[in-house]
Amino acid sequence: MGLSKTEEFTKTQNELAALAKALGHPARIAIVQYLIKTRVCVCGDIVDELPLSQSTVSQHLKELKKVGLIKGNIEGPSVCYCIDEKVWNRAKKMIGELFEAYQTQNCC
Amino acid sequence: MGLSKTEEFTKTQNELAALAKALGHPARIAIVQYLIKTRVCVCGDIVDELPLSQSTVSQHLKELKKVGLIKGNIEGPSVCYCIDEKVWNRAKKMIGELFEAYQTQNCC
DNA sequence: CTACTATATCGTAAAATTACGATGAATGTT
DNA sequence: AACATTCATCGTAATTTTACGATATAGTAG
Repeated sequence: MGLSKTEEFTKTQNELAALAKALGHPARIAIVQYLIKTRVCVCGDIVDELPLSQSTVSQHLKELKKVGLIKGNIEGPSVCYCIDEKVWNRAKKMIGELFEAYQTQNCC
Repeated sequence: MGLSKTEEFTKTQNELAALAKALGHPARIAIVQYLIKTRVCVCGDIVDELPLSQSTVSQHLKELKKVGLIKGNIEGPSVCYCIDEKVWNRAKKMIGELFEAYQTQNCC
């Protein structure tokens, strides 16, 4: 079916999954790494940096914007993208908590 | 195409993306949360816990096993799943570093 | 050995993802 | 006004994902 039954899971589970999913592609990892590294963040620079076409990069940017991890401000003819601090920190906290929750347990 | 051009990205980018992708579904978040919470970890219990069919749960377990986040040990007729500490900690470190790398920057 | 239980795998269908070129919209330049 | 630049969106194709029922496999019990 290809459709996840999101209604059946908790809000937290869905939010965590959405954030992880947004980062679940090497191009999108590359984009956030690039945005973190460079202070400047014009869309065209990202396109130059990635081995993908302009339209594909635009699509990946849209995915990241959808979950709020990045935001874009129009600056004349171009668009300045950057990490959205609030959402980034929220994701950091949520994902961090998920990983912290695990304590070594000698299971099977 | 639906095929990511993994060859074009760094090993780290691909590994991070694969880990994030594995966690990019609410059912798989629910599975790891459940494995963390309960000391016991029989597959059937996970199926009972989730609003999905046995075969679908098995598929999700396979995805998590593929990236190594969990491992399954055969115990008689059933299978005991649990977090793989090594991979879990590696993922925690890698994802943690990605999030730590960002420092507040007054961009656009 | 037969029957039962637990899990994986197969087959399949619907939907989503990834990717690209082409087109469109908005802004800036000449 | 005409044109170039920047980016988003549309149309489209291949592939992957999600999901389920049915079937296969392996172990346990009787």
